[in-house]
Amino acid sequence: MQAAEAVETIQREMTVFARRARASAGRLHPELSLVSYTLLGHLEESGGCRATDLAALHALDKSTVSRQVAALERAALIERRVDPEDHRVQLLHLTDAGRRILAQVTESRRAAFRERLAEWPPGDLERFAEYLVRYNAWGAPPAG
Amino acid sequence: MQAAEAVETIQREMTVFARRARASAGRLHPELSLVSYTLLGHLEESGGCRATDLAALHALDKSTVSRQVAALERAALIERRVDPEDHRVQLLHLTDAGRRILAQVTESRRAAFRERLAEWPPGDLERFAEYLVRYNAWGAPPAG
DNA sequence: GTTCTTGGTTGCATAGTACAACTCCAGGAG
DNA sequence: CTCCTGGAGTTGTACTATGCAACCAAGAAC
Repeated sequence: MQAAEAVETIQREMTVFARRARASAGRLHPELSLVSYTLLGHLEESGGCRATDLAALHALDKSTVSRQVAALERAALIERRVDPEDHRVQLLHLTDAGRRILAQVTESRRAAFRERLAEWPPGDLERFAEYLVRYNAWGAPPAG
Repeated sequence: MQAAEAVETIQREMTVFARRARASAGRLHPELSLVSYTLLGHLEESGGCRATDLAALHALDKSTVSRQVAALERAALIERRVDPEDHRVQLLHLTDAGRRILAQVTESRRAAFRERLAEWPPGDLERFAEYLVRYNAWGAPPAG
């Protein structure tokens, strides 16, 4: 395979993947859309942050994040705490229920990936992971 | 990197990619959404097919395809020809304009991918392409 | 204090999607 | 032939996700 052809293939396969991901988003875990999942995931990692941070990180409009956050709060998966240092700011935190649901969905997704990748030789898995990281890192804010 | 860790990484990076693709879909090419693009692409490859085939192929409801097709026809990118053998059937074909737009968008996407992958060693490109094909082939209908 | 900036919410519009009910037509049963 | 069945598409309805613009509230700058 030539390098130019490889680029074509990568483009085509990434498109296929994006289309499938879009189509199946929300069907796997009706409780937690892909966006909600990543929002919760970031709250878990960061230990709480502002809605504006989430919007910037995910390239979403703040209104969209506001509504997602409202939905997650209604579902009691997160809670808002007004920042004592700046009363405009709401610091978002996972609730115990949120942590639990996030862990469930993560585990379910993990199982699906494990099954899908079960036949892969370890060396291929490692290289594939490395390539994806490199691919996604392109144009990303450093350490963002 | 251990294999288990590699699976985690693949999962996380695929999620990142899916989220970004979703966010940026339609912003790059306002004229042609990701779904429309793949529909046109399939018409190009297949040389014309039925709306039902497109729906099955992309796991979309036939009503969704019907509206997408209507929009593409309004934009004069495709045309419908009633099948002379079965008057229920509409065979969809690209118009010259459709072929032109599809080629433009493809070229634009190709340029973006080329730029993004410009620094990659050829061997890595080929392996990455191969891995993506293998990944997407999982659970796909044979030769579908 | 007045003005500017920032975090967040809400009103409005749009795209994409699914489900269900419908029409149209082809093909077989009688 | 007529009637039924089934497949291809369309349309009505609803819902979700999203963005933009306008707004409100609270600090910050002057």
